[in-house]
Amino acid sequence: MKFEPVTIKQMARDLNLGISTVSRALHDSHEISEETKKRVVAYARKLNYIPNPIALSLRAKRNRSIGILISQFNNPFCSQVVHGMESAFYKEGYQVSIVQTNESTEKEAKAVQYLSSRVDGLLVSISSETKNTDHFKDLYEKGMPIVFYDRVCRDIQTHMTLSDNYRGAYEATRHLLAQGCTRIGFLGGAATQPIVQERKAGYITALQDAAATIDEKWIHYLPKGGVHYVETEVAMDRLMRLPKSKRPDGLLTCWDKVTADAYRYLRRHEISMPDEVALIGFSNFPLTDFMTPSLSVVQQQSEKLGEVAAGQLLALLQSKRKPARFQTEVLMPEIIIRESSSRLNAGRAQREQSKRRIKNIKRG
Amino acid sequence: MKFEPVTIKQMARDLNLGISTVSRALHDSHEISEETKKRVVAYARKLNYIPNPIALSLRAKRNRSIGILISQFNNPFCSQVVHGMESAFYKEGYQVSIVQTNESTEKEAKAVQYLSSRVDGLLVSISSETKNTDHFKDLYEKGMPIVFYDRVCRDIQTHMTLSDNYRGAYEATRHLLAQGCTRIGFLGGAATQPIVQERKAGYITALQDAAATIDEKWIHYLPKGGVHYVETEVAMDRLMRLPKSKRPDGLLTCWDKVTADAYRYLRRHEISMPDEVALIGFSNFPLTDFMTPSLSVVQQQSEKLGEVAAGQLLALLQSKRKPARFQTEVLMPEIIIRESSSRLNAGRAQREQSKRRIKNIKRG
DNA sequence: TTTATTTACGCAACCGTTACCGGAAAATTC
DNA sequence: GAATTTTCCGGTAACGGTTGCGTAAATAAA
Repeated sequence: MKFEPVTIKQMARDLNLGISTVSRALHDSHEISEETKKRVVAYARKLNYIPNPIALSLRAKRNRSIGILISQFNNPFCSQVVHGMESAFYKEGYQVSIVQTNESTEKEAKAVQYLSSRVDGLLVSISSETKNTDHFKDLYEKGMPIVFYDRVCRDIQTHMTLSDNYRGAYEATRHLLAQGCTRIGFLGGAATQPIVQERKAGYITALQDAAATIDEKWIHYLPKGGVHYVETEVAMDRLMRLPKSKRPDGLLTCWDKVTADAYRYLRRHEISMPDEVALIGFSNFPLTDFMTPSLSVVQQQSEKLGEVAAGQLLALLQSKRKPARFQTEVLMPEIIIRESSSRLNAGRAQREQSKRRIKNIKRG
Repeated sequence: MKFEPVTIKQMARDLNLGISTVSRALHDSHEISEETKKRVVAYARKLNYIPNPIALSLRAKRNRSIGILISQFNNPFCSQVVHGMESAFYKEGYQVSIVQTNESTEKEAKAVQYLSSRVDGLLVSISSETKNTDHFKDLYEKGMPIVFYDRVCRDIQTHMTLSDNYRGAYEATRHLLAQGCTRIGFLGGAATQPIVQERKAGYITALQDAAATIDEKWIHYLPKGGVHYVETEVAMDRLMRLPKSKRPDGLLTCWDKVTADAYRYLRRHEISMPDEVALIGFSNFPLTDFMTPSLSVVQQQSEKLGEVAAGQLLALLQSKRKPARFQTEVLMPEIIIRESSSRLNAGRAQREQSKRRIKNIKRG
């Protein structure tokens, strides 16, 4: 089966007209008589002619579409971000083409190659596996507008938008300390990810500031970023099998899936939250407020993040040349405290969501 | 900022060679001397040459990529389906380009136009708003391979893959009846959607088979498909404000978001599940097992559905002409009974997930 | 040495579209 | 009626890449 679209050439033959005449007629050029225009437009409408976007792109070197590189759809954070980007671009008449990288560098490189020349710009969150970013560098040096979001690439001088991972983790850790936790564990994604490093830094600094114990045994990375439950399970086993006096009584998890899986682990093993372990984690999952215990989360401003990044890319698309200065937008995540980490106030059941919103920061 | 890629023409000039020579050298043609090949390949590698996929497509009329039309990402069912499709196509070396329609016919039409000529085939779940499907018909008649999934289009003779909505709803309703519910309500999406009609049919038949009461007051559609909480809220208000003796004591909801929002409504209004209202709904949300009460769901085989639909499209892509017979694959959803609908067994808390898996059916 | 064959490369057409240029016919001016 | 302008339309070259064909030089066969 093969798609055989109507072409201008075909219509020109049918109507006994020149190719350029048909083209101009469709563009309502003043050089074409009203009568011919009507004839052409009517015929095109009848045949449901759609101009071939491929040919248009080739000629105009402009695609009016942008590409989004996303790690995985079935991550609510990602889908929310994309939603924000989508609506921003739709307003401007751009089409959006989304490609999953599934945390694989190979897929990422292929996706970049696929999208190059098909889109006018790229919104990228680099995959957790990626170490070498040459595929982005090359493209960027040849003039492809690229904006990084969430998982940014520091090697490349361009706009970027990300969450304040450091402060999110810092505040979450402070919260756990305030609840009386003395042994606070940390579950990150892949150790190589800058995003995880930032969160860890926030966690460490909060502990240092409070002169609390820091123990490497409480800190675990997940080699594959925690895509599968088993990764989190292994890490949790190692934490929970420590002797009772050395076992964490608080836990900060650093990715949607890991947070959910840590929660799942604790429930499965009937380790009570928040009494045995107070849990708070980065998560944009919906419905966390209806779980029992309801889940405390560090929730990123996902849609906003998407919108801001989209704005940055639009700016790049419109600017004649590479700007001299680039912006890094930093959004503060919301810390939503719920039952899973509330040890102090007896009224745990009262489901009050104390949201803390801290002013966003903008670095130059 | 504008992307200026390396072209074959450019390289030919630089190397003092003909364009076709460079092209053939890159394709390792036997017509080119080893020495020249080496020179060309080395230079291309140095400049990081990527063949322009647009030009390739235009010439070959083949894109090695397929398009997926999806309603919304932030619907776990959708993202799971796409995941299934993605992996199937990746194996075959196809790139996948995903476009959201956000339940808007206008966006849908634009997306179709955007993707036509850019992709070799289309996987489509039509938007809930769409009534006129001419944009698909035209394309299909011109030879574009299209496979429908989930929300199918009966006007067009092609392969399709969907869940057995009828039986899913039938079994779920039977379950509610078995729990002793006598007044069972139904919350659908948009009334126009065939998918909703099928689910309603299953619901009605189950009630008829059990000689249970059917009351139009218990049946509500959501004009915009329940995208926003308020839609579900209004419908739930109308159900719950009925006099106690006429108020539903069981409820079947028919879309992920609606299920979640109905659950949210009941929790907010402190209407106990399953005692006052036994709730079961179509949903592929994760973590529903950890909510309190845990949520009974009709869960579609989303990834499988994606894989099957992908297989059908691949078959179309490979077949020379439009096949004489088309397949409709029907997947049976899993009915997962949890606390929110378990009135009988006292051990509600025991979180036993009685999964019922019924053999899939294949219609010719 | 002449002819046939192979090697190694360039030219040009094509994919669908637009834009520049050129030109015939019609309309207008003198 | 001739000159000029206007109206209306067609040919052609690009965009970047592939491919059939032609061809000069080098080599092999006669």
